Amino acid sequence: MSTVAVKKTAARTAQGRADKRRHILEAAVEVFANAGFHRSRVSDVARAANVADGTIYLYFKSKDEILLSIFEEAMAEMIEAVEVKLAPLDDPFEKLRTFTAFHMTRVERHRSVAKVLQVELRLSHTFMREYKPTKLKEYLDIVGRIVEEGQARGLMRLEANPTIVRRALFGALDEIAMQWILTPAARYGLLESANQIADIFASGLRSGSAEASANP
Amino acid sequence: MSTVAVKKTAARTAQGRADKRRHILEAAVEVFANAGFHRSRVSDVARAANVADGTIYLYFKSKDEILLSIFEEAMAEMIEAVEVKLAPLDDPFEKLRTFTAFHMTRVERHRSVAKVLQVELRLSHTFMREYKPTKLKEYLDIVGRIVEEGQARGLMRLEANPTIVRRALFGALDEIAMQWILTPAARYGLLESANQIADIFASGLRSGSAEASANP
Amino acid sequence: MSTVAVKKTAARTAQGRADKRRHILEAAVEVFANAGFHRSRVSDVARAANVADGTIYLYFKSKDEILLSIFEEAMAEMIEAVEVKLAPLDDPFEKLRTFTAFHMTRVERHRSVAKVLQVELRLSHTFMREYKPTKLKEYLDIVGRIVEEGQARGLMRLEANPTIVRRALFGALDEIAMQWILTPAARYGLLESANQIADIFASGLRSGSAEASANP
Amino acid sequence: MSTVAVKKTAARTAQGRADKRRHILEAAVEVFANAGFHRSRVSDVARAANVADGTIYLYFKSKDEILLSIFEEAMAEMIEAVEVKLAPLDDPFEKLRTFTAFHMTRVERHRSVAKVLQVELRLSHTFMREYKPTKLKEYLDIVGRIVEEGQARGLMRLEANPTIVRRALFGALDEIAMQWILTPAARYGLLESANQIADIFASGLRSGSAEASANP
DNA sequence: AATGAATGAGGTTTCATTCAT
DNA sequence: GATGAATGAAACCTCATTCAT
Repeated sequence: MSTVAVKKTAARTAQGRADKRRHILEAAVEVFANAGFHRSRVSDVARAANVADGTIYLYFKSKDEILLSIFEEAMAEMIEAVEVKLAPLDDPFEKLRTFTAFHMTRVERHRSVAKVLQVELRLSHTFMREYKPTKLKEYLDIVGRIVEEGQARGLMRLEANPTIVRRALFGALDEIAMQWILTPAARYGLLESANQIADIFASGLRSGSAEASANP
Repeated sequence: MSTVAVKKTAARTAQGRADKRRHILEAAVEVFANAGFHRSRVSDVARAANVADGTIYLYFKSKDEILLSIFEEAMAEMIEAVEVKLAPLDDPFEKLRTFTAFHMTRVERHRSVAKVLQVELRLSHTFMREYKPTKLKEYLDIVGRIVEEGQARGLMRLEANPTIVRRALFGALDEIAMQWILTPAARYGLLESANQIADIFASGLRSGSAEASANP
Repeated sequence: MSTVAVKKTAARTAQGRADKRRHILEAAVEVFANAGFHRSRVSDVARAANVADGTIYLYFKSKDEILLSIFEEAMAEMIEAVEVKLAPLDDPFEKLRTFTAFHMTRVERHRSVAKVLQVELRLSHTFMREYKPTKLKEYLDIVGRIVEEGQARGLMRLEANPTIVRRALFGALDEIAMQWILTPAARYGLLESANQIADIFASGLRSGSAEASANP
Repeated sequence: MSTVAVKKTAARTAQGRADKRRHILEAAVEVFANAGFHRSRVSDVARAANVADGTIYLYFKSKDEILLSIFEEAMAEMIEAVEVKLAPLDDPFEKLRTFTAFHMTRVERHRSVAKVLQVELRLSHTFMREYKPTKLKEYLDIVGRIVEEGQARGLMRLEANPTIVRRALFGALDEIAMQWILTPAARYGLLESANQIADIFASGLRSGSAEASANP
């Protein structure tokens, strides 16, 4: 039984279908990360995945949907993975630090995926305009819940708005990650940045911090 | 000599040329903010500016250059304006708060410009890939210098890397601004967000904060 | 042996094969009549016939051949049926009237088939350009022979060219049938049209009519 | 002043624009008549008209619109031309004969246009399904009015329905014209066919014809 | 300087057909 | 015989940019 023969019929089973889908997705990540989503043609993805152009459309409705799937599936994995890391922890500050470290390590280890998520995704009109990023909100919610828990336990300032904090923290991580991705020669490690950001947000959220009173 | 005649020949003077350029730029901001950069055609900008398509190219090398010019000139204005606001201040923490408030107020007051800068600019490949955003770095440098000054005066923790901090602060502001721009019904004022972010970063940077020791 | 098993192997007999072929053809008529030949996909026909896409190609060489088969077989049936109706008749004029009435009644009763024949067939390039419509000629020949017989018996004007007359009659019927098919709310019955056309052609062909002398 | 220079700016005047439009239309007629509408690419038309692909779209919204324009404009011309020919005539039968002769002569003289109108037009989905052929109805109306006039003057049988007659006559002419166009070696002249059809319809419509009484 | 008609490159997606099982 | 996953060719239209006037 040749490898080709296996490939040909693999998709007849549900598992085979899922495998091929993932295979195409992985090829797409590399192609998009290299050339950019807009500059990549569907035929480039097809060639990289060793399938015909039309085959792509048996697994994805459109070129945009490939990008969206990359996003959805990467986010789902991240959500699951970070929850596992956070589960054994108790201290909200430690959770915050673990979250930022996780995020940046992830970016560092999966540079191609991160590149697509951070840079290319934003170039897609569909994503920016029509798509509701449920998965992203879910990811941000993790931070929001950490803050809420910290406040409930009297460890974090009640003046901090969890909705704002989670966006701000994500924005800070995201901006630095994007810089690191776009700059071929990154000058500092992402983990250091993660820790600096965790420090700032931890201090900023800790009860007893005097800044709040400075508000007009 | 009629008004029309004057208008027709206005560009013969350097001032006239600059005026027309600005006129086109202002039209472009509205067009891009409305329909998005990609969806806007050069002829749309031309119509909005009441000039012929070809005339655009007497003032800008390409469609991308229009976008870049909007960015450059908006940033230049912002840099000048925020420097004026910061000049009379002494306390670095107050400067930080003034900077965040300035940034968000600016976004709120110039929604079209902000929309183009935050949303549309990212959709331009040229910008993300080839362009070196000197003006953005200059703007960020203002934050960097505030931090360096705070450190030099012993008010801010020396462990904080100004390069990271300025990026992180900008990322936090940017993410929240983008959310506000994209969400038709924003639930909270931008100024409140600005102050929350300022609080967090101020506490996080203040000397004596214990977080740094938590680093592994 | 289960029913399914019988069905599965039915095609092993010549009759079984013919039945399945007809089954696919009938499904195709409905699909094409509904959506149009061009808009119908082979997979639509397959689904309607409850067979796999590939199975279609065990019975037909191409999508075009399905259309052609519908035409050929519908025409064959019509030829046979009209011959039966004409056989007992003697008067050529009565035959003419019977023919037109038969044609229009057929269109009315088999609207889907007629729709495919009249509208969709014309949309097929293959048909218009490469295909020689033998069956159509055979059908028209029936009219031609009626005229020739009428002329031989001295009942119809010799000046009338049977080749032209048969085409003209068919064109008249066809145009009105197409109108009826395309217009959802037809205002007059097809039988009335059939009779009017029969009247005109009968008078026009009857010996003693003065028009021929008017020719320059 | 070179020819090219003239060409370049010709379209700036309304007349120049109309000329270029007609130029493209004439090129399209030849291309479509040769290869068929579906088989012709827009770039084929562009090459034949000596313009760039995009230029086509300055004058026509779509490929379909080119076909529709050919139809509309050819019909408009025909309507005008046949009205001129009919105007001096009084006898409705003579008008009928003149109409059929005109139609067929037109087909014979403008074979390419006729080919597009008769064969290719029907292959266009847009035309068959969405487009309302106002101009065709107008052309048919000419025949309808001749019959009505004949009936009003007591020359033609009142039993004949002008709506049916005009369709039937057009169908007869159309079918024979199509045959002539599709058959490379036509065996008989179109004018003879025109006269035969005119004879049949004239006799069929003339008052005193006995056929009507044969209706059930 | 201003105009605006003309240019022409570029890529997604569909679907008839094949063929290994 | 039946299946259905895989194939891959094929073309319309848009719009940034140019350049003759």
